[in-house]
Amino acid sequence: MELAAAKLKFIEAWGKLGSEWGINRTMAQVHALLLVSPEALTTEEIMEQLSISRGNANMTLRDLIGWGLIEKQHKAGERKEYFFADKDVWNIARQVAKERKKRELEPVLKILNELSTVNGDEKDPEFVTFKKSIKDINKLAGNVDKTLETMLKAEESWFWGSVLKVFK
Amino acid sequence: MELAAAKLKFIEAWGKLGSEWGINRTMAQVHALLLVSPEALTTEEIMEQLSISRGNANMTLRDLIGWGLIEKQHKAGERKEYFFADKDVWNIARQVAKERKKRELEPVLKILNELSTVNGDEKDPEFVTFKKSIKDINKLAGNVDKTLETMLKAEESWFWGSVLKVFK
DNA sequence: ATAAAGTTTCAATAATTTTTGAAAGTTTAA
DNA sequence: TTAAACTTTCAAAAATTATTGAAACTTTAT
Repeated sequence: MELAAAKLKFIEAWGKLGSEWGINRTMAQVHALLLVSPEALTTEEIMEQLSISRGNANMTLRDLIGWGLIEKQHKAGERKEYFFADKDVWNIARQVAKERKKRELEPVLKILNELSTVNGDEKDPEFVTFKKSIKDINKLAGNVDKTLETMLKAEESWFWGSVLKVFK
Repeated sequence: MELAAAKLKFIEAWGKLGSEWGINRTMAQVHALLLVSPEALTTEEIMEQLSISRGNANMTLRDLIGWGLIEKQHKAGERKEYFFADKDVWNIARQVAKERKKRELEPVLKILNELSTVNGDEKDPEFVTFKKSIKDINKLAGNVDKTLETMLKAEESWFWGSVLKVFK
């Protein structure tokens, strides 16, 4: 396979994966493009390579910066802004984990904790079932949270070394 | 908080979480409803409690069965079909992991492996960067895949015991 | 065979999400 | 201060995704 075709295929696959996981397809594609670009790119170049509008490119780039996945770069003597992606895949994974934990897991944990305080009749099967399910989900979510917490602090080699060693 | 209010809040929160993770909101809500219901419910009851149409209920229930999260139940002497959810949260987590691995991770791994075979000029930074990124992502995805594989086979207590012990 | 009870399908509609593009805003250099 | 270069905003349009509802279909009992 040729490089140009491979790049397109990667961008498409990354975009699809993103959309399946609740990440805007264009955002995933812009990230993919920057991931495989040795040099920082301008908004113009991104617009052109992905055939997207200026507005879309601008918003998407802002979002990616908000996720901590890309950064602006200013080249000496140039007006234009350049964008480049952190190429360290472990940093990327941690950054995504960190943001989704904060934006999605934590709010749900908060609600689950509130829901744990519900009171009712211990003889009512509706009540008993509700409480049990909430308790179990809460416990699982807590374990996921703790694991992510560890992942955020860990070095890649240490993390996978430990996890995979346990599982051999 | 009262049970009725708590149930609504749980269904809403579960629906939101689902939609953030690429799962149809209604599907997550129906699942939530069945999770906290001690008895199996009919399509009618689900339609009514969630204010959704018959068609939507039917499709959603079919999807949930496809995901292995709920089952049909037939009560003796009754024509109606009843639906109930597996209440074991670890089974649920494994089932979701299993399906998403199959539907999303595996296709991406296949593409990444194809993309690893790309050939080009080792002096071309475009080529070198592409190859490196693909290789790194491939490795990470492989580790995720192996960990999920282990999770699918594991008992809950063993899995979290091992993972959290490593991280203490 | 018929009809009642229940289930499934799917084209049309609605809701949501994403994208556009042009206008407004900002920065820099002369 | 002006104007060119560039960036940002956001209302409107487009695209996508989810939902409805009525007709078709299936099953069961009589």
